Amino acid sequence: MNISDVAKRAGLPAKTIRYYEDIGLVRPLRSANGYRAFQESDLHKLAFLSRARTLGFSIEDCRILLALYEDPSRSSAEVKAVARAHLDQIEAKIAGLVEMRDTLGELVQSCAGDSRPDCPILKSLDGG
Amino acid sequence: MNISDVAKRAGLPAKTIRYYEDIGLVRPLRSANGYRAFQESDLHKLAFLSRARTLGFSIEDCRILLALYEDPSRSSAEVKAVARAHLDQIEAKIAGLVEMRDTLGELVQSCAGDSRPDCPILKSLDGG
DNA sequence: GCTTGACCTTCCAGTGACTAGAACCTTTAT
DNA sequence: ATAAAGGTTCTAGTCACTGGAAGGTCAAGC
Repeated sequence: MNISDVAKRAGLPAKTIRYYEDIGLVRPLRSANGYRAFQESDLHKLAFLSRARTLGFSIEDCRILLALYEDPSRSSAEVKAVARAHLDQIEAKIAGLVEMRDTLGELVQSCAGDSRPDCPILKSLDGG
Repeated sequence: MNISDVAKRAGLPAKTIRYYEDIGLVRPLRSANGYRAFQESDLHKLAFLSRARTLGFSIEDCRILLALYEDPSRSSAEVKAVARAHLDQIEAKIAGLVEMRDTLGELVQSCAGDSRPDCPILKSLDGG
């Protein structure tokens, strides 16, 4: 398989796949012409990565998850620890964003949005 | 005021304040010795920026908000438009994260987290 | 006057995870 | 023969800082 085939099937841009090779997440073989020659196993890995990234795992987490995936002697506890830590980060991020949304939502609500200059949003940013 | 005083009072690291000068958000005067000499108005601006950044506004949004803030002929509608657009982005981000959290939460829930290798998290990343 | 330490300065490089674009090579179809 | 559609590498840009190096300045204490 050439890169654009794998890209389609894994749901990743070709550029991203090249980048993943750069940082050592996949190591496709090369054809005589220098083109990357992807095996089914490479496709598999890339699809795995695509899903892990969709769940918001960092590249470094992905690296760990891939290693665990390929290690038959792993314990599910190791996997769960990585996932739980990431889940906690997501929760924290949501909490921060919700706070932003609530504050900003109130401000937007209270702003007339007309042609006059008076604005509670600016007033709030001004320190009051 | 020297930079560390403003830093304390505005609640921003000195490095960040220098960066804000670099990108033209503030233009403090200079003393004879080359030190930045901040006026009260600079402090005011920096505190404004600090609050806007806390609400998640991008630097470019901050630039716009600052300009509106300093323009007495602004309309509150202009401010509200910027804020509303940002609010929409926050909502979208929250929605994405909540989806991640729900999916990942279920996976973590369903993983035994023991010494055995079987793991629904990896199974899900593997493609189903 | 000298040293010490706490300031201040500039400049360069790195972060994360790509992404755009340039310059060039290979394959396939007409 | 040529043109389009693929492939390759490389550099640089994104965002908003942050760390660190190398060096200048200032105030206090001896």
